[in-house]
Amino acid sequence: MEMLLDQESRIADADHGSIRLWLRLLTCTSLIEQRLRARLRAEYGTTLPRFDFLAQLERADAGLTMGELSQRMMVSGGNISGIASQLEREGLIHRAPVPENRRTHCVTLTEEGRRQFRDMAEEHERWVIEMLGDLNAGEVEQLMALLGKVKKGLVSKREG
Amino acid sequence: MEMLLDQESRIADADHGSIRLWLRLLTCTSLIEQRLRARLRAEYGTTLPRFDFLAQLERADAGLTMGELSQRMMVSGGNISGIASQLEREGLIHRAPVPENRRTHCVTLTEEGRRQFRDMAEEHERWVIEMLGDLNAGEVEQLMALLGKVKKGLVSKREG
DNA sequence: GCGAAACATTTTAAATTTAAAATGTTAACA
DNA sequence: TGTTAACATTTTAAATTTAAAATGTTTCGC
Repeated sequence: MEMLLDQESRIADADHGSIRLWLRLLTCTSLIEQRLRARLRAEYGTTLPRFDFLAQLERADAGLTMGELSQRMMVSGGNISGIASQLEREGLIHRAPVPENRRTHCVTLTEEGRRQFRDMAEEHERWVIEMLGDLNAGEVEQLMALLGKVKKGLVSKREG
Repeated sequence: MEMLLDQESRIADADHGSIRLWLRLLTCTSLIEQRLRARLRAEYGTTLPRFDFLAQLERADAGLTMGELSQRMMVSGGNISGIASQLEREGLIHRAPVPENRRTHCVTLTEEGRRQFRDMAEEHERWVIEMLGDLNAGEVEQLMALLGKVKKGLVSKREG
């Protein structure tokens, strides 16, 4: 039974509970992210941001603008531009100007994009379910509620 | 009261609770990470990985090898190499060969590194405490326990 | 001892990420 | 109307990240 070292190994005795919680949150997220990244790469030759991009689009029947994708994926706009160029070149998405507002572009999934995404999404869901499989439904609910409170607090502090 | 959009906006009605939990975890971590990153940049002109690097060292009186830093920070070895070169150039850390094993290098904080880190760490702790301030001590404990279970499950599935 | 395998680190190349500047568009308002 | 400010996106440049190859070291079996 050997010790596992991770972000939390930097905790000092004097550290506040909030620091411990933050590092544990970071450790859990990093572990899951690394594994999803590795599997998407190994099984589908793609990356997490590309998958996330398609996932956001799949839920938006009317498509999304670049700015909406940037906000929802919580990354910078330039980042979205780059991923969109790739996916468009590969025929997985379509980028069209919007008549009413020539500043914005509307991004939608192509049929091929939707098909490829659905294939991956099914497996992706299984991976996540397996990774979180040690929690029962009640524990998942509790975590959702507590993290909901964390999120609400963060958002409320965003601007004044 | 306007809607906030984030990673969770990609959730579908049919999605499993685990997916919802994963996306909420990711949203919380991203929010905190972004803010810490922005503040470290604005107030100290440094980055999160540089801060994390120093934080790991501060807890290790005898110093750490590059490999240990890589494991604890949960990033690739090449990454550690690059950050170490910067910090060494700036005189915040010291990298010394280990007599017994010429493959390894032992990294320690310099006095200046320790001083600079302690300055930042004090503020960093305040930021985190404020960001998680909506939780009371009991809720922090609950979250720690539930995330502890998540982490344990993930680690147990690592190999085998 | 010898050679092969494992190990620790660095280097490399490609991809990703971000902040900031640049471009073009729309809105506000005097 | 005309000027200015705000907006949406793209581009740029610098920094970060990763996987994989390269380098040098140690270990282990024979």
